[in-house]
Amino acid sequence: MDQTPDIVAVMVGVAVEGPYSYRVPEGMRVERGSIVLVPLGPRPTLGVVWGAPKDQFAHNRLKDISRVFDVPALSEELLSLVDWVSRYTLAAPGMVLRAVLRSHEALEPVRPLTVFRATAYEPEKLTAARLRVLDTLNDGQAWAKAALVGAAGVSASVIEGLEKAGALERLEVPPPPVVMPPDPDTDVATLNAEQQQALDDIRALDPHAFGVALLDGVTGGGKTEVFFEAVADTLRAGRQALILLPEIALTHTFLARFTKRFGTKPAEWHSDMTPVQRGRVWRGVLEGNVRAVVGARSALFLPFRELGMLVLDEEHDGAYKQSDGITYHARDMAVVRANLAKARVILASATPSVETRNNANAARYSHIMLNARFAEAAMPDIAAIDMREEGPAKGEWIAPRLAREIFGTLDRGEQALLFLNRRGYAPLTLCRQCGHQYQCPDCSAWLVEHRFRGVLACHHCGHEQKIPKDCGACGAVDALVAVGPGIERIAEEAAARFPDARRVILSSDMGSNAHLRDRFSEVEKGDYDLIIGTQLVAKGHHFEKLTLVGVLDADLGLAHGDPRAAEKTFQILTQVAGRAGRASRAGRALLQTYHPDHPVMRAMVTGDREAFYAHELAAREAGGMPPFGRLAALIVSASEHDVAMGHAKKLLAAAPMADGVRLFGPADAPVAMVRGRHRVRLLAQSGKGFDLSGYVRFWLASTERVSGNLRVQVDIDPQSFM
DNA sequence: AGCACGCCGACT
DNA sequence: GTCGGCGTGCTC
Repeated sequence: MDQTPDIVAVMVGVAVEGPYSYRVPEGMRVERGSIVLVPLGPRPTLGVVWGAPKDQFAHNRLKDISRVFDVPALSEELLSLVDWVSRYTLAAPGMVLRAVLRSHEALEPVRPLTVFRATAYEPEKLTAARLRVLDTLNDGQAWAKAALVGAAGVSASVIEGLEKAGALERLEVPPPPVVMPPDPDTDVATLNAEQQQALDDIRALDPHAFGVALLDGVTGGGKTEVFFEAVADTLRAGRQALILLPEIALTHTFLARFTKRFGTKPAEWHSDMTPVQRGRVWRGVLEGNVRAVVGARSALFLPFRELGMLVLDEEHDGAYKQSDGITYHARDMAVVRANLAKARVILASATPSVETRNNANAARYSHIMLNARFAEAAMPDIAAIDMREEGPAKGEWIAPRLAREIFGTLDRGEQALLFLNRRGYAPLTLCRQCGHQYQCPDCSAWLVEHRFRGVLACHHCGHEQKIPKDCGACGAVDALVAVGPGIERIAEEAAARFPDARRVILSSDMGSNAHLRDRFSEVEKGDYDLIIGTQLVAKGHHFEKLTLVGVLDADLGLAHGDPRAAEKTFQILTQVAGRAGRASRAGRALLQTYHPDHPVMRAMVTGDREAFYAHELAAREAGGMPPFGRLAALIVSASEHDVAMGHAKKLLAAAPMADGVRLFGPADAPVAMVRGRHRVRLLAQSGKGFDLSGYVRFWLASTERVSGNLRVQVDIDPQSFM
């Protein structure tokens, strides 16, 4: 568009199917990618100029663009990403655009900073306070008022007086950038031979073309050092870098490592930031002042204009899948964005997803292995405890063999970890008299007892009630019993059996992030002997003295009929077992299981992860499951079960015939009711080469619009069947 | 996504 | 008689 046309298409940040047309008022200049404010119905709405208008909306009904923001236009690459994600996930493009326009603050003019500088003029009246101010300003620098007040120890009126007298002058300067530019040469890592080889392999990918590398290596194998060097290359080449982490909450260690390597803090992007911080980072990314971002999955939609490298650490992590609002998998969309931006992607993991492994096997991704543990320690020795043969006594959860190992570990003055991925005290409370089971009123799920907090809680909707004394159904007194273990119950058993050990529970509901951080650093210092933890402990912490890991229920993840159950179980077990023996001490992990012959357990025990991937890939291929086939789920929900089921059946009947598409369901979702809504699922499965998104779009377009409280959600590439 | 418009229950 | 519940439909 060299010549500004008088009518343009504007994608508005609301759930509409396509761009709307607006008039460009006299004298306004816009181009594709310009961020604008337009009137939409009764209110002004953010939008982006998409190009030439494509519909024939009546000219006399067109409205004017109200305002163009004075920021660079969004890149062609980002606009294409919005279209792509919208087409793939079936989210309205305006909704995807909303994920881009996340910061309204970023668009307003940057407020200049007012600073004061000494002039050559010396005032006639020189009080002590005035002298202190002038003395402070002797450094020749300009000072902000607040800083000057603090440094000189005077009140603001002294500064105003000096200004009036002509001894100070006021200047408006641009505020300093949110973060200083990272210096790729600050603390260049000394890589070992294997790491250097890995870096060379990444460097072998054309830096100006799309390419993906799987950086595959055990925890502690030094993946971070390698991808930091790749990020440094990108920065040296004048392009921006984005590092995505699955969870930002507990990553201060990661930020510290970045700071050490690049001499300055990275720009962060996550949900805990204030709107002002967000705005400054967003604007900095768009204007190119911010060169590197460390963020959660939503950082994928930041307005980079020169993106050259995306790193996804722990690429297999389920947290990369977003399912509220638009449903997308950040790993897959990162690969798409890199493709559009002609950038490189590094997927880093010790337990890559089966999808990524398959792409590496097929040489679509370059597969870079880091085998050695950085600090000479070996992977732990892993053994299974067959719970059918040598399970614990009734009412206990720690098997005798595991208990013996714990005693031995404690005797040697080393740390042991008991892992159970289940929060609370007990997953079920029931009445011994009448058999009543405590259920959530709004979800089809048991209420989990949290004895520590004194409540029964639903893990699906947050419903809580006080732990009752008497049965709510039959009124029996003292008849309620806790069934099954949660982490608090394991802690109770540990207290009884290992009374002399210094114990700590690490679970997300044991306190604030800050509180947890303190506990983690105490564990690192060796203040505890026995750590009892959930999922939380599996992630990236270095516990030097930890030599024994006991997994109390290794089968937990295998229970549901979930297509990824084996993969997820393998990943969490590998991660948690990897906590043992990270320094120079040998580690040991014991897995309590009822299925010692399951391929996951066998792979764990023999340490043969290749066998696991081979088995899992073969099973997926045989079943036409991802990555060898595609899946799309339709979740129909309503406040009445029959309404949801009835509509799902109508949908199934209306499904178009297509070669190679198989439909399953409708069936109640495993958690059939959540927050008072009954959920019924339909599943479409197709071959890999088939456009399943297009099929589902065509399917839904051919059915009548849902009304009432019915809802149909589409989940392309569903990760779990919950 | 908002937000207004519109038609059925408990109250100042 | 009204206030307000949220179902429905529209926004260039």
